[in-house]
Amino acid sequence: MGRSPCCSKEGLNRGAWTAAEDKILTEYIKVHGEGSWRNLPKRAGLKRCGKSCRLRWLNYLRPDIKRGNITQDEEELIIRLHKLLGNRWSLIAGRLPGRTDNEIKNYWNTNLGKRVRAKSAQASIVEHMGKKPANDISVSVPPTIRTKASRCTKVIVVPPQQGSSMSPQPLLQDGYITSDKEHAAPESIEVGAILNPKDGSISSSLMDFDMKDLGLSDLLDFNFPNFCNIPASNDKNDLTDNSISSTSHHQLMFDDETLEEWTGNGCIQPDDSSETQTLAAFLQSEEDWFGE
DNA sequence: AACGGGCGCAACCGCCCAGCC
DNA sequence: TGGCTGGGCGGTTGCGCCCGT
Repeated sequence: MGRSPCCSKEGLNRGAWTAAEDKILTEYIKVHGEGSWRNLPKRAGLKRCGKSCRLRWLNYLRPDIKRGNITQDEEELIIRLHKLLGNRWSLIAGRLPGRTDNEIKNYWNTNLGKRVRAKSAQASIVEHMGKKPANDISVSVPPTIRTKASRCTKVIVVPPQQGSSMSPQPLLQDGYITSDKEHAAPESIEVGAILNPKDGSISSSLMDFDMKDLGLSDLLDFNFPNFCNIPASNDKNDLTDNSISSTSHHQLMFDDETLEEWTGNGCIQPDDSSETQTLAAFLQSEEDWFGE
């Protein structure tokens, strides 16, 4: 049996919102704030379902909504995050200030999805013929990470070893997905090297972070290749400047190798029972490590 | 100018989960 | 502990606009 409807639909307006309804809703929320959606229509004098009011506010009326064309940077970020997260539109939207999950979902369904599928089909044909196009986002798509379950309490960035030719590798570490449990220390993060946001220099001192204060969004913001002095081969614009800029698009994303490493080396287990819940939590954080 | 198909986007639907009692 | 409620989420629908014929 179905559950009871969120509200009686009798006598309620449906369909497109009028300017007058928008005004009433906006004014009401300005005064009383968000929440109590079920009672809001009655109190505000709207003939709308509470859920409808909530949706209208979140997707359209909120003052911080950014409307207009999705930029190239945003598009690239959406593609990469979708690669990582799948259809977790709210999480993806959380990384795009001013964008709503609905907008991103629509944009994906009408633009990116088609394009990626088309490229995918093209790539599979080319691959079938023994060639593989370079720098194609649709090629070697790693398994989607489902953002549930597993904890991720630590991130360790191993500092470059003196005299070592090895590139330093960022490691996600926690009780479930670490490959080096000996270093595990709950609720903390050890960073063996600290990046100076101003000059890009790296210090080797150890530092603990409280993971409550550090989100994966920060990790997403953290340019590992830059940090690790890994040359960015894919993006000609990338890493010509060591500074960490809040407006620079490359700081918003991992490079493909990092993504694949995370998804391919067991650090992050796609479709595992112990999924990356923390990843989801991380992505919701808007705190910025570098205090942008 | 009229018509029809395609597209984009706002809105709706139904399920799920967390919190509260 | 279980039921109820509020709120969030992803999928789907439907309407209006645009463009080609």
